[in-house]
Amino acid sequence: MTTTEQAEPTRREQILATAAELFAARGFHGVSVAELGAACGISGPALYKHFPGKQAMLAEMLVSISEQLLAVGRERVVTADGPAAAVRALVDWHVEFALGHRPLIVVQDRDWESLPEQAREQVRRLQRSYVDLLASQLRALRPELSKPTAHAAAQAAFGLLNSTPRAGHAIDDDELRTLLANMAVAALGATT
Amino acid sequence: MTTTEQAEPTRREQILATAAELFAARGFHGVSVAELGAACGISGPALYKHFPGKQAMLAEMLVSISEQLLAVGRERVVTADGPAAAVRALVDWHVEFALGHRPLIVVQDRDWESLPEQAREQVRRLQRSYVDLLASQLRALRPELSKPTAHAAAQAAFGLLNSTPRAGHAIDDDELRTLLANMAVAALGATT
DNA sequence: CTCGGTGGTGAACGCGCATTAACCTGACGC
DNA sequence: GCGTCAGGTTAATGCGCGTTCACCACCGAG
Repeated sequence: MTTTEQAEPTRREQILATAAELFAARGFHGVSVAELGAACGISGPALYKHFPGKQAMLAEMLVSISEQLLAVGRERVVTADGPAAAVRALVDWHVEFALGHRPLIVVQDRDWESLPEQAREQVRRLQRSYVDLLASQLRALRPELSKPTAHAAAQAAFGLLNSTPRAGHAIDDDELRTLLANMAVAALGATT
Repeated sequence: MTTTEQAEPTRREQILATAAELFAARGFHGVSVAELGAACGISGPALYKHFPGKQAMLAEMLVSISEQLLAVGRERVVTADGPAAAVRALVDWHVEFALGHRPLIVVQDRDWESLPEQAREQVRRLQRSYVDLLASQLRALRPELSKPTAHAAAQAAFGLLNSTPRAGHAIDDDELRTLLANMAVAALGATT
């Protein structure tokens, strides 16, 4: 909440967006700096005027989405009316985000190992907190669950939610959205 | 079913096993041929006495597990007593395999894009058939489901099942097995 | 004993690619 | 009009890595 800049997509953002799509399609190592530049209308080393390096782009996009996921997730939890509603809200938020940012989702769980050490740790922490957010609501709902079990269940639910951006979509987005959300909450309900 | 060789792990297999673990840990591009050799006790180019190249190793392991997954899956379906039992059997089989071969699972859905074109197609076909296996049983169970919907649901279920090999296991394997299986069938049951 | 093949070795090669260097251009404050 | 600075360009650099080469040692068959 510092300067609150408005929605003219700056050059950096445009680069990050096309990078996300390329990385999602062919993998971080599968796309060269030259290709990425070309896809942005400029070519090759010009990217270094905007980013210190290729890894830095990956880092910036992954850190930022992890932060966003966690921040909004937290907000939805405090806004929610009880643990059951919170679980539902988290699932809805995640599926909304995942369908709206498919490339980022696939990059996030395919290429996070290509991050520079420092950023990798940061993303790991954020992701872990995010999963714990769901796990703790789950445990509030079913106190008999052990912490590791709840964590595993939450992780599995996100696995379900994240699986679909990868697929070619022969199915309507709205239908897919509700399908995934329903499946996820049902799965979470089956954690006896 | 030709010569039916017995269980002395041949050198090729040992290499493939350690390769699977390394690939799973650091990604296909993240492990060099030299490292892989070193991990096998031999070093570097010696691998070329067993495989025509690095990609060939990946290809061999991915094709073989895809085939195994599909073959056993088919068998379990025909053996099963009705669609509901078939769904359950498929889920059980997959979770059993996934927990028994975690590295292969993570490699399979992280690194399949690094396959040589031909093998990539083959794996894609096998995987698609495998998903369709579950999808069709699901449709037999709930005829109101459209084909794309059933397919998406099946894929989501596998996403759930495949998500956990990635996790550090602070939870017992048996408990995890039943947890995942229950979550998966519950999710598949929520496909209204 | 010798000979061929299997599985190993370390050195060399070549390429792709991220990164850097050197240089250019146009917009703008002064 | 003129430095300067942001944003490009192409050419060079250097390195990591997959792959190939030339050579070696053991070993079982003849």
